[in-house]
Amino acid sequence: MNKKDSDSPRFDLIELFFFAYRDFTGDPDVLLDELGFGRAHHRVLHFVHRNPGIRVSDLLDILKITKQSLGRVLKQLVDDDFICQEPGALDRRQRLLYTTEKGTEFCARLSKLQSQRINKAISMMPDGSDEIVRQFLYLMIDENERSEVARLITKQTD
Amino acid sequence: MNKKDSDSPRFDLIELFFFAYRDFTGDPDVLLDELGFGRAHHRVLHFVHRNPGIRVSDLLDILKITKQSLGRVLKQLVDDDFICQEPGALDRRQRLLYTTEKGTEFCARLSKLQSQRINKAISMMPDGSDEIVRQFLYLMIDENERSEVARLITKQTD
DNA sequence: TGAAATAAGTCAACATGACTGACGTATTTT
DNA sequence: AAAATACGTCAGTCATGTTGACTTATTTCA
Repeated sequence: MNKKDSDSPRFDLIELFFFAYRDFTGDPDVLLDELGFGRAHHRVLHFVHRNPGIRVSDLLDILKITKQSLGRVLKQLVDDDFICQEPGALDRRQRLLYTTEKGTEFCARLSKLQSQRINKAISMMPDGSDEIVRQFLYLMIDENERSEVARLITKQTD
Repeated sequence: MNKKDSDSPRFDLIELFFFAYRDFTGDPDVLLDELGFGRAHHRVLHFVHRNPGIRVSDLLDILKITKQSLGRVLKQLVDDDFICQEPGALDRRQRLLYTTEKGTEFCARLSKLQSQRINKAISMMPDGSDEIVRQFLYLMIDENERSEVARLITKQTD
């Protein structure tokens, strides 16, 4: 009965989300550029780092891109020694992916930048804000993918 | 002195931000696709709609793209009658941009989708959450751009 | 065991949306 | 009258995504 609650335009949040995400991804861009990498490389590196030994097909599921698309950036990351591949112990068709020491280190530099931005923002906000923010971002995800994402983000943080 | 506060990795928020933004932009993509438009068209249409009579150069400042890049999508939007251009009354070199009725209507459909996702999320959260979320997103923006963004988002919502 | 399915890689062609650099035209400013 | 400005456009490049077809190695299954 109340149209306003579910339909009222939220231009403020729509635009804030746009600008916030742009600057959030802008930090790593600078470092990536120096190595001739782009955001695609960042995403691959990140999720391999966070899921050591991940299978190629599972990585494709997370990134929702085609294997041809992944192939290009993955090849560069392997050639440049940021990621290494190992045949699966149980199923030797698989090429399990790991970050190399170089890859792990670079990955840490990238996520440090992003974490700094996040922590800086949170530190300026009332106590408990990070939980609210986490909840909001979680609820912005498609309902049918939430559990999968929840599973993904619940990992050791090294 | 406390390294943890400012540097500790926030993989959870980094990943939640990534997935949330993807699904947030995914809603409009479906509608845009039907018209042969992409996200670039969406951004142009959105900011023209929100800033009627905006100059081309100001739009470039907001989007932070080149005029050649804008040129292509803007031409399509004008050709397809979603945006119209009018010479500036004071400075006739300017081509002030406005959404047409068709453009305004389409724009409304797009922002309705995004607003619904936002309002749905907020409605599941404690009172006052939207203010926390707004604050967080605002603080995620580069410090030196915040005032400009603040100016932008403080507009009549029709 | 032999056929089918699976995991991964590769080649080719294409689309979108960014970019740089150069140049043109109308209009305003100095 | 010359310089600066607002905008548009041509041409070429790059990054990252897409389809579709095909290969190779390995595992599964009838």
